[in-house]
Amino acid sequence: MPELPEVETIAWTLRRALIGKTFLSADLRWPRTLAAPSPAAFKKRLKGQQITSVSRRAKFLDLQLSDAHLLIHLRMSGDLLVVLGGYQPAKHDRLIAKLSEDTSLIFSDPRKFGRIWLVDDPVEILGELGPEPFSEAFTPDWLYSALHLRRRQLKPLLLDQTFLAGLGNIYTDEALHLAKLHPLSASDSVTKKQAKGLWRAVREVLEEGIRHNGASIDWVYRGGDFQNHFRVYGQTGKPCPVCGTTIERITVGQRGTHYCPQCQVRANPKNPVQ
DNA sequence: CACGAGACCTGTTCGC
DNA sequence: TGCGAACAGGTCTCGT
Repeated sequence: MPELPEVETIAWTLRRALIGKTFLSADLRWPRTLAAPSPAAFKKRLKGQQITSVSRRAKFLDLQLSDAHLLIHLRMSGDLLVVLGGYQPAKHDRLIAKLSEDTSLIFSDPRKFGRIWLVDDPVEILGELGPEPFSEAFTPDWLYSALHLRRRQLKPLLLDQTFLAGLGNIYTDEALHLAKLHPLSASDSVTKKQAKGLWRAVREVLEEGIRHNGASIDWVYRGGDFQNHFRVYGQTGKPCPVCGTTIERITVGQRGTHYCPQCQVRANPKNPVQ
């Protein structure tokens, strides 16, 4: 479910609900959810730790504890909820943690792709990530250079978290459309002007997503309404909001990819046409 | 290095 | 109605 705006929204919610609370116990109902350490070590170490801050890096949630970091990646279908008072476990609950003040933190994840780590130093897990789109490190010049350091299709490159942190399938399609760039264009074919446009588009679609509290699709994530503002994602067969041309869907890197064949013209020195 | 395919999983929707 | 195929917001690993 979650890309940067959704995780940011969840971090905001957790921050208000969890800071200051202390872990009392943990019920791990699908052991593979825990990436590290072992379940026994996890339960032992978590107990008694107080949550001091909640932040987001890429699509990871980082709960800083008294003496460790609890990192959570929701992957495709994970969700976190905070419940007050008694709680009856539900079908897709993978971890139920009891906290002080009669609070429970529940990690629910139908597809079981989500992962949780309890580590000393977040860098162990987050070390290889690319820059945050809202950081000062992410500039038009950096993007232009980075695009030209490789020769890859734009969409898979933007999805690569070691290149740039936080974009997923929705926001990548939206950003490429806003920047009028074709998902299959070679990264090193992008001009300085186009790189600046892409830089702006990435920030714009992410800001828009955050402003709408993320996108809610299907049964998984609720709360946001950015799904009502998609320009191309999931809009196959509908008119492009810019030019009216029918939005098409292709597969790129095994991901459904939505774009406007009129606005987003492919630029690739090897195959200049189309 | 870049890319495609397969894995990991369950649930929903599509197409015949 | 039924039933298999296709698809889903992510990432990892392996083979070419």
